[in-house]
Formats: sequence, structure tokens, C-alpha cells
Amino acid sequence: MPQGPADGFVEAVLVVVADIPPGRVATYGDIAALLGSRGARAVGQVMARYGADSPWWRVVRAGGRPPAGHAERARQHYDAEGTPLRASADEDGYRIELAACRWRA
DNA sequence: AACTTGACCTAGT
DNA sequence: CACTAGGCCAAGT
Repeated sequence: MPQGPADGFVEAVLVVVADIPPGRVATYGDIAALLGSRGARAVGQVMARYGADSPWWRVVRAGGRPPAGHAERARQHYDAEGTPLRASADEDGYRIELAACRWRA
């Protein structure tokens, strides 16, 4: 059976997230693109609702910023996985070096 | 069916 | 790189 636009969307997202290797990250937009969709926001919704048991910290925003409202928690994981970070002056306090650790399928 | 919400993106300035 | 405005997508705890 073919895949509908919303059929298994949640699982598809979780599968891709689970595929991201430690120490690397992917943007919401990248994940959406891998699913053949441009719904970066929809991906965020999935993570917010179902990503609790997934390596959600490996999913970041296009600007290299951590998931909104989770910078502090995510930072602990990045530190443990050796994800390259960069000091920043905003609320997050740091920014992820996408150029160095952006994952691609 | 229409409207709202949200762990977003891109292009222009 | 920062900020703004407009856009796109899926779900409805």
C-alpha cells in the first residue's frame, strides 16, 4: 500500500531521528525533506508530542540552535556525545556547529 | 470544512 | 549573523 501524506508520519519521523548517529544532528527541515515533505513545523510537533523516548536532542533548528525551550537539557547530551558547539550570547548560551556535525542520509 | 497551534524555514533587508 | 514578514505542514491531549 502506498504511503499517504499523513500515513505513518509520526513513525516515519521517529525512524529518521533514530537513524541519526551520536555526535551528529539533523535539522527539522532535513527530516521533513527526507520524508518528502516540507513540514518542518509538523516534525517539531511530532517531537513535542512523541519524541520523549527518542534522541530528540539530535534534531535542531536550521540556524544551529537547539530545540526551543530545551537548550539546557540538550546541552548535556551534546557534551556527552562530543557534538561540536559554539558559545553564543543568546538565551541558549550556545549554538551547534552544523557545518561540522550535520547528518545526511 | 474551517480555524488554531506549534521543539520551523526561507528570502529579503 | 540578526531581525522581519510570509509561508508550509500535520494534528486537534
